[in-house]
Formats: sequence, structure tokens, C-alpha cells
Amino acid sequence: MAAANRNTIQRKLVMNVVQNSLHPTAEYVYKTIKTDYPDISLGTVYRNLSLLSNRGDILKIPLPGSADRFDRDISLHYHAVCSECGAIDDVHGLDLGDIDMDASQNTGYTISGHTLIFTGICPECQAKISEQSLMEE
Amino acid sequence: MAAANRNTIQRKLVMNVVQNSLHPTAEYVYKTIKTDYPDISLGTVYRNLSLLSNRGDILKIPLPGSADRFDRDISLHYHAVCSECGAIDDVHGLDLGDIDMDASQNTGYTISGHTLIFTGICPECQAKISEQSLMEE
DNA sequence: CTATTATTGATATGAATTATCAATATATGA
DNA sequence: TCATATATTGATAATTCATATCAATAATAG
Repeated sequence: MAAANRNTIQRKLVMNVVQNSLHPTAEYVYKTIKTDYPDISLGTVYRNLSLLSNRGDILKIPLPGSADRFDRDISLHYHAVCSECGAIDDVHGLDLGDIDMDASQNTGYTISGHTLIFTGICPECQAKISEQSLMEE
Repeated sequence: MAAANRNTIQRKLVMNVVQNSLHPTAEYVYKTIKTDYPDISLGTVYRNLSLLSNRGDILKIPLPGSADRFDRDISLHYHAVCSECGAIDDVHGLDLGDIDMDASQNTGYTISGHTLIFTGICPECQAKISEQSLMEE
């Protein structure tokens, strides 16, 4: 028989938290589970997040310079990160055509995918910054 | 007077190595300088790579899960990373239109830029893999 | 129910980068 | 040229995020 994955409570808990959060980090998933199930280990959370994202049940969002985020939404979309507060939001409806094929023809690589992250300032932080510059006058 | 940057030998050495390398890591820059100038500190290399990339003299290529690379080529282009050997190559001639503006309209963010990394298998590793599958028959 | 082994919790380890701080060297301007 | 202010350095500690190790435990096939 093929070595099957096992449906452990820990794995179900990790999946549940991801399904009920927006773009959680491993740390957030760990702390959230811990309130109801204090025995869970951080390593277990990391292991299950990896397994679930490798399996395609959830999406891993690697962020350069900070902790990876995970996403319950596995449809094609991108993300924007706020450089002020670290917020992360979906960018839907962006059609880049077949950039993977373009990159493949360009380089000779067999392209399996790409990572695209936008950086900027979220509406909330923009508002705060505008307020501040008013105060300073 | 404005607090000016100083043109230290260490800074010049870091700049030189980046200008004469393809996509070096901080570690590579450090080791390369060290052969001629053994007193240089790794922290100094990191500090100068940050300063030079913030200043726009060089480009920082953040790679999720591995060490950042730096690029002497500051023109608009992207990169492909080989998942087998870690090689990194330029992807030129990719026109994504004004995706930053699209993302901005989509999210309400003020977008300052984006990071796009392609993942795949470089031609050399493809060749090795083909050889192997032939051997196995 | 039992045997196999995937998975867990605890913890050590690792890689990459930043922070700290006294000593030093660079640029300004007298 | 020389003195001064301070940006920068080297050495090293600390941090962050993540993976490796390993004996104990628990999930599943038969």
C-alpha cells in the first residue's frame, strides 16, 4: 500500500485556522491553535503548513525579508504588502498573460511558476501619513 | 551641511565586486574582498550592500528562502532561479505593462514597486536530468 | 486488534541578516 | 594643513524564521 498521509487532529487544526484567517503566518496559526490545544508544537505547525501547501490545499506566500504567509484562497491571484504596517491584501483580476512561457523562451529554463509581490502603502497608513503632515504645519 | 556619505575603501571594494560579478550573494562579496583585504567585516559588507541598493547604485534581488542576490544591472528586468542548482539568470524583454498601477487601482495601495521571481530548471540541470533518466532504463 | 510507520512534541541546529558599541577614518571648513 | 564632528568600521552578540533530530505516540490497513 502507498504510504498514506494521516489525518491527525493537529493537521485538521492547522487547516481550520488557515481556512478561518486572512493571511496568517506560521506563528499566528500556532498561537491560535494553542489557546484550545496547548500541547501543539511550533514544529508541527510548520510541518503541516508545508505539507498542506505542497499538497495544494492551501497557498504559501513567501515574503522576502519576513515570515511566510499562508492563504486559504488557492485561485490565481497576487498580493500587496504594506511597507509601513506589514498588512497584506489580495490583488485580484491581474492578467499577466503567459509570462511563464515568455520567461521560458527568454532563458531556456523550464519554468514551473513565479512569485509576484507588490510593495506599497495601504490605504490606512496613507491616511495616517496625511494626518501627520497636516499636524506638522 | 547635509550629512554626506563617505567614500570608504570598503564601500568601493563592495561596489567593485558587485560590478565584476554576475549575481553575487553578500557571502560571495565578503569572501572575494577578503582575499585582498582580509580585515573587512561581514557586517560591513551587508551594510554597504544595503546602502548601495537603497541609493539605487545596485539592485537587490530578494529570493524567498535563500540569500539575497545583488545585481550590477539596474535596468528593468527580472530573474529566474533554478530549483536544482540555485543558478540565477536574467529575464529580459518582459513587458508587463503598468501592473503597478493596475495593482494600485485594485487595492487602494500606493504601489512603489514589485518583486517578480521565476522558478524553474536551468538548461544545464535539464540536460543532467535527461541523462539520468536514460541511464535508468 | 495488532503491527507498521507517519506524525508528534521537545529541542537543538542552522542560515541569513541586523543590532550594538567602542575605535577609527573621512570629509569639511577654519 | 590641521582640528573637529560624525559616518563608518570590525568584532561580536542577538534576532528571526525555519528545518533537523529523535524517541514516544497515534492513525490506519489488514
